[in-house]
Amino acid sequence: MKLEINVKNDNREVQNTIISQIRDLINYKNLEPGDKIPSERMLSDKFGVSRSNVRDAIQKLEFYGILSSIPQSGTFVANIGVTALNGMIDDILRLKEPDFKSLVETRILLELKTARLASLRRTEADLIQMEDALNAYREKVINGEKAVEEDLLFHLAIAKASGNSTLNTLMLMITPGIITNFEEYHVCSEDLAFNGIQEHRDIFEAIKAKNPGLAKEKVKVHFKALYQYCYSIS
Amino acid sequence: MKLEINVKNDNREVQNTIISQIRDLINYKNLEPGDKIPSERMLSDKFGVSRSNVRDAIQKLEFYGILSSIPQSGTFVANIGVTALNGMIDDILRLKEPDFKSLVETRILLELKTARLASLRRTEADLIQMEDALNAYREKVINGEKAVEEDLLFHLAIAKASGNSTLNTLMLMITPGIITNFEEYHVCSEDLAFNGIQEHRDIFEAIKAKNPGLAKEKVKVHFKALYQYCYSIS
DNA sequence: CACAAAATTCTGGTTAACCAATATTATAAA
DNA sequence: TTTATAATATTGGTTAACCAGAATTTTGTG
Repeated sequence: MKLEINVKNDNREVQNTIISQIRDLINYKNLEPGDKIPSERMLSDKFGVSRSNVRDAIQKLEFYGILSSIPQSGTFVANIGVTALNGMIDDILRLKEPDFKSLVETRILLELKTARLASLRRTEADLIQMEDALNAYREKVINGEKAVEEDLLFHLAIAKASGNSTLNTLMLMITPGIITNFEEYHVCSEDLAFNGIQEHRDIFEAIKAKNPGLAKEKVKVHFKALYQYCYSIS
Repeated sequence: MKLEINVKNDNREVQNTIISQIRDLINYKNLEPGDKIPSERMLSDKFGVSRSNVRDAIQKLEFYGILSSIPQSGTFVANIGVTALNGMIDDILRLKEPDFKSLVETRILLELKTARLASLRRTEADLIQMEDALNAYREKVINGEKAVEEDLLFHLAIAKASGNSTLNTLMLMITPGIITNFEEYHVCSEDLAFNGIQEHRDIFEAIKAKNPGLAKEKVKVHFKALYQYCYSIS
């Protein structure tokens, strides 16, 4: 297990080295937005790493919109100036693994917004999906089973109902981290789960009634315990 | 250009097909959390696609915490039940490219939070970096040059100062989309840029003074025009 | 010289062979 | 039969050869 982590860190360090080398190269060669960077083969040769390593690094920079690859043509610097480019690459290099506190803090922020938007934009189909998740959650809890998944599905259903594709994506992205940390820190107690049934119902009803203020308020109530726990361990 | 988009869409469709096939396989074989899924070779053979396609699909599911690959051992279903797994995979398959409106909506939400947190947690080093970005922005605007990048760097500096690694990452991820759409919709006018100088300064001073309420308020002012524009084009 | 056409080079993407570590099976000793 | 050991098969990861298409250079033609 330890070994695996080290391996991943090593890979990440290699990738970060390549990324910073690409940045240096762009600066040294005074490449401007739209210019083509050297081919993958040349870079792998120059940096003394495998071509797949270079490809992975480029892919990461593509994800953040720094580079753009066109098949059979080349890889190009995105349409942002060197200032922003350097700043963003530095930020990317310094990105840390998210800590539990920041995850929860962010999740609460996102949930308050998605609930509010969902109460304004939810469709009938959204309501059905939310109620399904809600019922599944209640069943599990009543049977004394763990219901972390059903809990999350309800919240993801809200995110979907928010009609905001960006928020929906962000919620999906932070979800795995939330699950992992929840299990690691044993956040879920049985009492909380039981309270959750009514709290979920309240949120659902507020969204159904198209009452954004109430929805936000009910989400706040739902996350109050989590919020305090999150700050108590920091 | 059109071709490129089609190619990417094709690739995405292939990937989505593979992802849904993996999901079906997990369901059909009743695989539980922690179980091993068939090897990449078997999957590529079974699905009639190349192994690299399978690897890409697995990588995406790893990103969302659905699967977990261990070298020389296998790829395993993450520690979430089939219910959440199916729900999340369906969500992933339905993920849409973010639209401008949802991007701006999300950005404003994130910025209000990062400014608030930054005013509580900023270090002296953060202040220096923010002021650097702020000055660079002013210089450019006064010289009549475009300053979208410097604008963003100021906001990314705030995100960094928020001390919330998740929020910082999310800001970085939505930034490229923001830049692209800004240029596409020609959001930035010269008047707005000039107003921006003072507005940035106001935000900075509020954060420096450790006044979260004021910081939030100043961010609201700063985004007011953008907010209205965003809703006018929808 | 100008310009079109063909040959060549170069590109990112794909495929298949290879690697080291692991998991499994077969074997043998107790 | 049990258990320790060795041989084998399987795994995700890596490398290098290959591909189709784009970019460039060379060639041919007016």
